[in-house]
Amino acid sequence: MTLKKKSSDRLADLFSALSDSSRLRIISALLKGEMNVGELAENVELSHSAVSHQLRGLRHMRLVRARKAGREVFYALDDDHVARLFQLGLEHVEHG
Amino acid sequence: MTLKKKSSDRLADLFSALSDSSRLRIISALLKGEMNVGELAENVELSHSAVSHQLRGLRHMRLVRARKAGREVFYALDDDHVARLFQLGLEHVEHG
DNA sequence: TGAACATATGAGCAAGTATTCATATATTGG
DNA sequence: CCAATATATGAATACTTGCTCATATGTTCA
Repeated sequence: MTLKKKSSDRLADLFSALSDSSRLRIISALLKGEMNVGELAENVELSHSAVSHQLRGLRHMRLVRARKAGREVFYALDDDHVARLFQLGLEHVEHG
Repeated sequence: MTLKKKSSDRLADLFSALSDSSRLRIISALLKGEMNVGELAENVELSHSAVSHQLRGLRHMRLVRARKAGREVFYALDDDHVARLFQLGLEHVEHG
């Protein structure tokens, strides 16, 4: 068998996490460093609620991590792979 | 602005193409070289029709290319980036 | 303490997607 | 030319997903 079912499922989940314009813009914003939910919402021009929902998914996939500071929560990319996937994908679409 | 809307949309399309287990298994099969539709269907354990539908999308995204030989059509990965994204993603899920 | 603020969450809906089934198109050998 | 074979496609359907709206939880400071 070519690729184990379980691996292909997990891989699909990973790429699914990157398969939405809003989430990519969130990730893009986080490439520069951590940012709280409100700032992210402004940055990607989305409601706080929508951003929070998306962050939940990204957190669950361990693509971002959260750091709580008072009543704010700062998010950051959790993993080097994310940034590399993002970059590689961007190369493909930009001069592909 | 963090990432241009158009870029994030195109990037999302790219990752969407990789966001499905069946398509990933097709791509995985093609890593070894070209293969016709029937062989692919066997390999990924999917109906010929389903494979054909998926190939259509992958073709449209220029992730695979088709070569017609008689009544068969052989598919191959169209781009080095695809294989690299696949590999990088796999590293992430396998020992992440 | 309580009002204001930051974030999270659940329900519900509109839009998108992967598959199946039926059928169409194209190619080959007899 | 006809039957068999390989692939493609359209419609229908079940499932998923991203957003909004309303509300909940948690935190600070006056």
